[in-house]
Amino acid sequence: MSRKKPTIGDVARHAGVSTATVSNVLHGKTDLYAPETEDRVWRSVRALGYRPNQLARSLARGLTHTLGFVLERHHGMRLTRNPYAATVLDGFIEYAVPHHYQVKIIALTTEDPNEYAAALEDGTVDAFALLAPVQNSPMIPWASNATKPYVMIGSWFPDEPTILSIDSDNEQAMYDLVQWLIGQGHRRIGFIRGPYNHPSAIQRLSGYKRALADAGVQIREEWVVGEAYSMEEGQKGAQKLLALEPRPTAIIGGADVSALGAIEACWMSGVPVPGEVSVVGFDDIEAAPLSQPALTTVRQPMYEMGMLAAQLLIEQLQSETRLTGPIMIPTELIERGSARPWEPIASKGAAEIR
Amino acid sequence: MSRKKPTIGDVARHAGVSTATVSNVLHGKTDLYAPETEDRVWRSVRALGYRPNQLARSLARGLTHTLGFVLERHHGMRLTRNPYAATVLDGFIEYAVPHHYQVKIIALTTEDPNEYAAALEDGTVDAFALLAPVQNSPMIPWASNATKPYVMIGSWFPDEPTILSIDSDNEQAMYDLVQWLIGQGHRRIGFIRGPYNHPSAIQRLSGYKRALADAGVQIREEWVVGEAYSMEEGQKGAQKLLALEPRPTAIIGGADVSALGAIEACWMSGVPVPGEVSVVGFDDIEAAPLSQPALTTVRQPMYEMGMLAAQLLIEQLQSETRLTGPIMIPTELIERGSARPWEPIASKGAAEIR
DNA sequence: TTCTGAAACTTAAACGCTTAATGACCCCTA
DNA sequence: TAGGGGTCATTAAGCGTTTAAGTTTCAGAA
Repeated sequence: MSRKKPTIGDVARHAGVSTATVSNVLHGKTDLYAPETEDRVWRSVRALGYRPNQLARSLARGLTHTLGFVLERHHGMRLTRNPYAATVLDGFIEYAVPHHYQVKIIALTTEDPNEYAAALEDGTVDAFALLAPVQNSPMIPWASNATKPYVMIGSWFPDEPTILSIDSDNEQAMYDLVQWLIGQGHRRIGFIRGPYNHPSAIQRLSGYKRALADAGVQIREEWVVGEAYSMEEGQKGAQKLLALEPRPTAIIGGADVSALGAIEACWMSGVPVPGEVSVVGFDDIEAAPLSQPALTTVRQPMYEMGMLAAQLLIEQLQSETRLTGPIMIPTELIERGSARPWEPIASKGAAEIR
Repeated sequence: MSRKKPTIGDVARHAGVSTATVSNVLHGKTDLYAPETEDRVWRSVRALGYRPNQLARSLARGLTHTLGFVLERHHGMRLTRNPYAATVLDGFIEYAVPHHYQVKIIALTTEDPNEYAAALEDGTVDAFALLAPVQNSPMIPWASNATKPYVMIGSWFPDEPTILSIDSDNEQAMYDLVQWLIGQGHRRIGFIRGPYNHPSAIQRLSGYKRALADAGVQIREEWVVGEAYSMEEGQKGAQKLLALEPRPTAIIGGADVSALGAIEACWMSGVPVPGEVSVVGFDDIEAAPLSQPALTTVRQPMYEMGMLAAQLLIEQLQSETRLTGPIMIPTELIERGSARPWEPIASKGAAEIR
């Protein structure tokens, strides 16, 4: 039943050759053995049901053919609650697997730099994708003097210009979104922000403020609420915004999950979306088109960003080069049903009749 | 920059002891070294920035401290489209990581038994979780004479009674759900089934039929539609059902994703849910309470099932025993807004006034 | 007839760690 | 004074591969 697995040595003995020859046959180095030897070896391999041990291979070669996908504690440890992470991961796997790289998920449970080092430096992966680290993450210094290829996804640090990162231009994208809302007649625009120490949250907030300033809208402090990207924060944030007087005519979710939570809160408060308040998000997750009403949002191609991340890692490994610097991915406004032009009070009745 | 990583030998030299002693200190075998030796070793470890190489450790010990989570091709390779898989995986990771086991996702891209063997027998994991294999999966024979611990989640094969599996009693749960609908006055009940070769789909369909038969309802062939668990199948299936004359008063999604697709289709066809048709699902995924209306469904504790799977694997590894047989997890009907009692035509107007 | 070189293998040293076996030393006891 | 036990270390044989370097054989060229 649980008899030992055959090793390359067993195959060699069975075929009457050396282990080196077996290894060569296994790797198809055709100029190192005679065709009839090859036959014998393959027959022995099949006869014994031999399967190479990846561990031993990796150790001997110093390469594991595995890519690490690193999640930090603040990502919440649940893929089902973090569509951003899940989508990027999907794309990452999509690219890596057909290119013969396996994917190892490294879920860090503490902020302890020691745990980071232990998990990242244990020799089990050839390269890393670092998912959206926060500003003070131990990953930043680690990345700066990493010996293996890595790529950061979804976070971009202007003061760390050498770090290879894939991100969208959060500041500008949010600026454009707000400008679009303003173009639709909105002036009182609430904003459900993300984590205080997350670059994307900071950058999006900054774009929001800049757009309002440029439009000559005096920003009110109470318009900015929330402190995380999540449904719950979206709900809570929207509740606060709906209670304001005068109430914002539009609510921006710093991420789609926040916006979805906001829509939920509007339903619960009996405030029609987009009738009385427009809601927009950022990301375009799978659930975005499925909400009622479907969410208008800024699309980041997360799946493709995941694929690109895997591609860049594999290219770096194969070419033995190192890439640096930020790669900015264009975003796109996706208009669906959750936002509509704001009509001044006077004509509001008319607007509803149409 | 890319200077080589220090090995245990470097530490030994630096501390003036043998590698065996370093290894012993690293593992806290306190009766094998003097306290002051321990100090020296730790100081050297820190001085050199030494990190053990897991590969070498695993090879030497024959244990990797890694659990494999095996997804087959039919799972669709995208976690974001398969909430069932994602939720189970979340639970699996939740249990494994704090218990010092890493999780490796093994995504099989073909049905080729060779790929299976290569991926499963490469020595990189100590045990496996097999996610919901289909009936003719190469995993079944493989599991039967596996040498490592494994557990199957979400599929249960009555004719393979020794396979350790975690599942709910799909047949009975669906029977109960249908009976409940019947108790609510429904008689014409549509069913969006899952894959033809998936045990859960077959079992749920069988429960559906048995309940209708027991209630003396003559089942009509056109009531059973669909051939996969997915939003698209749910939409397409519901469209067919809505076109029937007389139209079903209730639609069962073989899985929540199907039910969600069905609700979507009803919206698109202008058929109010639950006003004119009740829709119910199976699973209780995260999105279930968020749809409009919130989905009434049969809850399977998928997250907990994932945790249990990890737990059973780790227990088997630690006790060096092997568990067998099916473990049935109780289900629970979660009543939300998407289903309501069916009122015969006569009183229908009245029902709508309330 | 000797030399050269290609073809086909084998040898053996890595890769970085674990662990059973062994040994040296010292103290205690009979 | 020999022997027995504890301590605290070291030695060396694995774990299952890869691969550079070396060996043997033989054909063909000089």
